[in-house]
Amino acid sequence: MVTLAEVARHAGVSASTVSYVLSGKRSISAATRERVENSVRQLGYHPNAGARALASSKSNIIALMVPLRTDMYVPVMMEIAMAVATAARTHGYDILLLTGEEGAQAVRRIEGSALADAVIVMDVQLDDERLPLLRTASRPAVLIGLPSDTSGLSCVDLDFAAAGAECAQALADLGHREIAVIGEAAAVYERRTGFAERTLAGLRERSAELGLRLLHRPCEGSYASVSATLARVFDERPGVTAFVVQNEAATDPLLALLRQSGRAVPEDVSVVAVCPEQVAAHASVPLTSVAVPAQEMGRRAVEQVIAKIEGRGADEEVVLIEPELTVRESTAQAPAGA
Amino acid sequence: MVTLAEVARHAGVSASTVSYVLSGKRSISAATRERVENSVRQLGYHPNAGARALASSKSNIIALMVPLRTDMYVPVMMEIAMAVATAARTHGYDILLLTGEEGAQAVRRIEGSALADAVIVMDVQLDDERLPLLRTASRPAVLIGLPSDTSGLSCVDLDFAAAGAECAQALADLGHREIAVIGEAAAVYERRTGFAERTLAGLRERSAELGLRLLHRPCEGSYASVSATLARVFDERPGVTAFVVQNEAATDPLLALLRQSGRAVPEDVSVVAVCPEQVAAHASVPLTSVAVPAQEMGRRAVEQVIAKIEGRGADEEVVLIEPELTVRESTAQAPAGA
DNA sequence: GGCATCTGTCGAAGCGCTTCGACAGATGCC
DNA sequence: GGCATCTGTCGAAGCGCTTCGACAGATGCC
Repeated sequence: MVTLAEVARHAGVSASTVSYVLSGKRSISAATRERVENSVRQLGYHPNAGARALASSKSNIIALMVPLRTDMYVPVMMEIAMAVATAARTHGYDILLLTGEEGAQAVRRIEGSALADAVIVMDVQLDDERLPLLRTASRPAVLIGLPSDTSGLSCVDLDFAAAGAECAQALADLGHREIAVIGEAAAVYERRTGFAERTLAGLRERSAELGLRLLHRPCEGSYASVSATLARVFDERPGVTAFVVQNEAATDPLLALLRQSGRAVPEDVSVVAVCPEQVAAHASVPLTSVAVPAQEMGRRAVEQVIAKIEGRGADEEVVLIEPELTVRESTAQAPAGA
Repeated sequence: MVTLAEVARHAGVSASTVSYVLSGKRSISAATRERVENSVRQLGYHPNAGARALASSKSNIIALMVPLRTDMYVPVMMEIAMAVATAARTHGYDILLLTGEEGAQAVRRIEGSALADAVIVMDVQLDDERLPLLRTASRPAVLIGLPSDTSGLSCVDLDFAAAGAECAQALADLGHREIAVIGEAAAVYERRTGFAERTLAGLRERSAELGLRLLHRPCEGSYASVSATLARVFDERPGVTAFVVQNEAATDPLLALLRQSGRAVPEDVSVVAVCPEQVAAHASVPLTSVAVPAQEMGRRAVEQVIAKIEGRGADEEVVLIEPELTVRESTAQAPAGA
């Protein structure tokens, strides 16, 4: 492996000069800089990460805690994780992948060993066990998700409450009066996952304001579960003319089952989903939806956490991304008979 | 941050003794060991990762290159990645997440900076541009996937050729003579992704042996794409009584469309898929399938790469996991009329 | 034109570990 | 009982960087 000392010798300068060329922390004459940069290129030099971290107390690594759950529909999570990794690289950072398995323990380990300069936490519960630790941690942390109490924390999330409200509003605007919500798996609520509860709260609030009848049922992504939920819904509320789908895994089964039961979408029943663009656009009936902007969430989280690492940015900052509802083919005016 | 020197002082021993207690590389008396371990616990000591890496030339980090593609169905990839991360932790390693975006560049960077002790590469193409670099790299590499030329490489993969053969065999055993393969997206073949081609090769070979008529069509995961593919298949081969699905995203649309077109599964048409257990088990008709053992693949790759890091294990080792076909409800005897 | 300030570069110290050689004291052997 | 070997511990060097203070030489100012 090529070392900084070898680069220095090759360029005929001192080691510190090479270091300053690389970091830009002191001004260096153009001639010297060029000579050094040439040597770096010629020798194929890469600074040793360990040595750099030790000397500067900065690892240029951001830890990312991803959930290790099977009941969470993974594509959004994966998309966010990839967006985080990509954004981090553009700022010269690498991503250390922590599975949720270690839990709070991992935060302590990362902090103690100085492995990472900061932590980004996904899949945050309203009352997450990791919050106290993150509040007092010596390293910056940013949550992707919104807990109940955000004091002393930085968060990035879609404004799911507003998303829920938008769904209710859009359906009300089309004349729908009875709406059913195909929720997330029961386990997701039991864990008190923020986005699920907030979407629901937004739906309920706006529905109340608009005088809509709302029925909410948790539902897993499997065909069988959607089928059972659907039967129950129509049994309890035969007048339902619209669905809001929270669980993105349920969209395909729902559309298939509606078709099977002789209900046309959107003529007989409207469907609105909260899900990634791709899922909405590629459904058997392209879905009117509020997008979960995975890319933007990942990018914003990285920007925020780097601002904190660099000492810019507030200690406490909540970024709520405005939801955007895109009308596709799954919604229409409520049927006249309803 | 607590340092090793502070632990040493607290325990009344030298720094090197603390180091040897931690690493176990020299024998230490029980009494001293206990005293040191106590101090470590009391002070909440975590070794500084950078210092350790610098002194020992070992980072205890494994880099994982995951694909950054949108045409690959992600759940398997995510499951493998998580399995890798979990397995790595049980061996005391962390995972550095590299997106495919950087490509071969990333391998060079990791190697030069000594950021990771080894690399695990996912989404390998038959003729992958990263292979030459991986062959000559000074650090161990393990591929999850199988390129055409495995010389000088270590690989872990499902034996997709055998998986394809098993699918053909199972359908032949049930009396099916005409089979259609719903393939991966065309782009997947264009990239010459190993698993897609090998599955197909296995299917073709065994079909030829058994005298089956085989029709293969690439297909994207969207409803529209499956619909078009299906129409074409029945147009070109009206006698088809069985499907093999390679693209796991296509399973749900396929089942829905068959149902819609009045074909009962498995009475009129049998369906076999190559996909993760979960997808097969939760489909609207539980699918007879060959599982993609994501967990095992991740675990084996980690074990292999760690063996190499520790100097055990061969330079070149190809682990092909035996496929297992599980019969569920989507297959039956070929209809008599066919 | 002389003194203060800038600019560019260097050398040395230090970051927190691991590891090597040394060695005191205990143990084993004939 | 004396010498060789083991066992357990220590101190020092070194891993490859960053960063601080120093300082020579160039530049600016009245």
